[in-house]
Amino acid sequence: MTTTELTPAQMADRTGVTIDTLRYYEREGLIQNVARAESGHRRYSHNDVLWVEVLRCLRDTGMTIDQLRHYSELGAQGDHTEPERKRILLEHRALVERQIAERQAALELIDHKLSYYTGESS
Amino acid sequence: MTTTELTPAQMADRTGVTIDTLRYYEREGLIQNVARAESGHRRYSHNDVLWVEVLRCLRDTGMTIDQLRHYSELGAQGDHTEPERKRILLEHRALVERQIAERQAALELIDHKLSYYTGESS
DNA sequence: CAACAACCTAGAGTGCACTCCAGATCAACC
DNA sequence: GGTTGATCTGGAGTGCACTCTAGGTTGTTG
Repeated sequence: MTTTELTPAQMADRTGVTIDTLRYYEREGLIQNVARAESGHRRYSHNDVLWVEVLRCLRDTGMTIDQLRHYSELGAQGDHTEPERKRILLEHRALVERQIAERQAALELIDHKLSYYTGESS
Repeated sequence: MTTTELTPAQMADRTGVTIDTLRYYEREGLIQNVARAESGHRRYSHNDVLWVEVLRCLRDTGMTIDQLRHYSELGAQGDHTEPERKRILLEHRALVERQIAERQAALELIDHKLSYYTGESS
């Protein structure tokens, strides 16, 4: 097998996404056109690795499967969908900024509560 | 009704948490010793408001209901649980820091992808 | 005091994102 | 060539955090 083709197990290893989840993402349209060996077994490319990393980045910051499907389908539809994809990324960017602000406020509240405790923690 | 006692609807209004969720939290042991009117209807105190704000802060940053129940029960058990509560807050604080770092990395990836798009967004 | 809103409890239902299962096929090694 | 491990498909199951329902009680307002 060439270095640029990964089996499902290798792909799971590289991306940290389980085989079941990779199949689920494919079924849901988040990963498209995955290559197959003659046997019918999946063969993931380097681009697939990069794409799954993007998916996980967006997913881990709160983008839903529905939204990821939409974004993925736009990518498959060609260059004319770029403005819409840009819009989606900008909107998600704003969400992530809000999440950071929310978490910074949470840190302040936690620190405030911690300031009431003496230093005798284990 | 005095200013320091809130009906369920008023409590939902103040905290942004629905009445159903307030009841759910109480059932799960996240909110304890909620006062009742003679009718049996709940009456929330100012402390309850503050506590629910803490719950939501922790919940919104990824603490599970199980963990929140544990933390709440410790609070009800008295001062000797302070070290454990401090430990929980410190651990959660570390989680929130990781979430912020993860999201800052996400912003970089998003910005990197955005840099490939021209400025013609709607 | 009638009507309508707010509240009560116990328990069932929902939506999301996975995660697992059964039964079959394919690949690799002794 | 037989066993063992990886992969395949379609579909069922899981866990979490709510969210809603049914059937009844309480409170308020004209």
